[in-house]
Amino acid sequence: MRASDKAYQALLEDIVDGTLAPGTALAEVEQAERLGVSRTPLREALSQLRKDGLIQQTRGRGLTVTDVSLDDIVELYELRQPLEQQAAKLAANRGDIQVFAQLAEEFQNADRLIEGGDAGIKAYYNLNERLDKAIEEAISSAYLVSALKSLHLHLARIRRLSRRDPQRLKAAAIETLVIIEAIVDRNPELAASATQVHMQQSLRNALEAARSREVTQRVS
Amino acid sequence: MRASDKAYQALLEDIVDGTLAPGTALAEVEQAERLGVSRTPLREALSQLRKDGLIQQTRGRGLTVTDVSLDDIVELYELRQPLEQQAAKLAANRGDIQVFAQLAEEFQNADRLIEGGDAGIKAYYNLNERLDKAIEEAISSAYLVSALKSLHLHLARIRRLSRRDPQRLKAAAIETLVIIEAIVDRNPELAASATQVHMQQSLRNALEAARSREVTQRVS
DNA sequence: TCAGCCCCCAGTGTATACAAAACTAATAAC
DNA sequence: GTTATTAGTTTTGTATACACTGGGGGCTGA
Repeated sequence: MRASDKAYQALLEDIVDGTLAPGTALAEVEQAERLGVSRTPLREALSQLRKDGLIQQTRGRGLTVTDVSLDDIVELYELRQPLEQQAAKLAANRGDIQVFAQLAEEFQNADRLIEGGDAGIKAYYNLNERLDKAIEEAISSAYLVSALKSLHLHLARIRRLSRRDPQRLKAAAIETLVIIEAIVDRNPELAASATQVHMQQSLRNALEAARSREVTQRVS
Repeated sequence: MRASDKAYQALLEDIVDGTLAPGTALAEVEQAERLGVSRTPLREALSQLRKDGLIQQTRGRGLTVTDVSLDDIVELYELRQPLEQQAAKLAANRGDIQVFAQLAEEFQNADRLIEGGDAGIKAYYNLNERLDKAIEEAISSAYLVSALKSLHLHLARIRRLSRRDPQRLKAAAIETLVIIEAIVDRNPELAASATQVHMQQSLRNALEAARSREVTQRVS
């Protein structure tokens, strides 16, 4: 593995999981030393992350990890909504029915996973990832897939802010199941509508979680 | 201006306008010398272009300019369609009516521009760019704007392949005018529908142009 | 003649040294 | 007291040298 890729992956993880909090300044020498690479590959990683929109040049402080405000969440969903909708439509048109039928079955048992403690939650997230992957494969449009990947990067960051509310997760699982079943039924319109519903609920939840988190932070 | 930015811009232009044709291998030393920068900033530029999807790592030949096949055009429109639709919707919700009313007026006179030779065509393209800019400003969502920008990069490449058919340009101007008027009327649904129509026609035209071009190339 | 292997070299990947720019802070002038 | 200017220091940006890898071509042996 190239040093620049290694640096990129490491920084990406640190930013997504919050180790490098929003606003953190990233000095080149400091990060290079921390990650055990020289400045050259590190700079390449940084420039990638800038393209991803995860870091930005802030006047006076060099590169800093971008912030995630409530407005950002809304704005992100203004991109997410049309992208996922299109993805669902295309998957309904072209997806491998076998694959999605299998996923549907697993989502029917999502409740059990969600109630299964940390390991279960992890398994549930894993299931979601497999769904994303299946959709990406079904789409076949490299451009759309690439846009989705970039989107999911930012979503992962937001998700970390949301508290894990089992009630919400169960509801989300049901919403997702409707989408998958629409795909299995080769019903693009239904898949699109179900996606819109899911997006709406997901946004509402993300905002609530972020708001309550803001309050928590203010109090503590 | 930084050398890496300069290299990026130069390569970007060369790729979009076809100077660097699809499939061209980009050797680092060669390009660095051509552009008058050292390998370090050049590599940064290359890694950006790779993120943009304009160049790719092809096994055995290093980095090459990505190809634009008929399938690619279809796939690109599978991303373009939802993005532009969303953009139009948001612009209809939030856009500065003054700005779009002004643009509408100018688009009403598009015929004159299109018939006005190369200078007129250029002015018409310029007008389109101003529309794109106005929409981007109206949107305010950084994520969507960024996705649109990336999209327009690839579109510019395709547009180069299309022959400039005045008939098609006039039709496109009318389609666009409908979208703008919907924005002025604060009618998101109409803006979305008009955009879908425009996308459909635009895709059809792009495919036809690319197909006839393919034939031309085979014959010559 | 053809297959397989090895060597060489072109080209990429990384480290480091050097140049330039920008921020900080201190001092001086108004 | 405030502001502007400048020197110093830190940090970024660029060039270059070195290391490493992968591929092509040629040579040898069957």
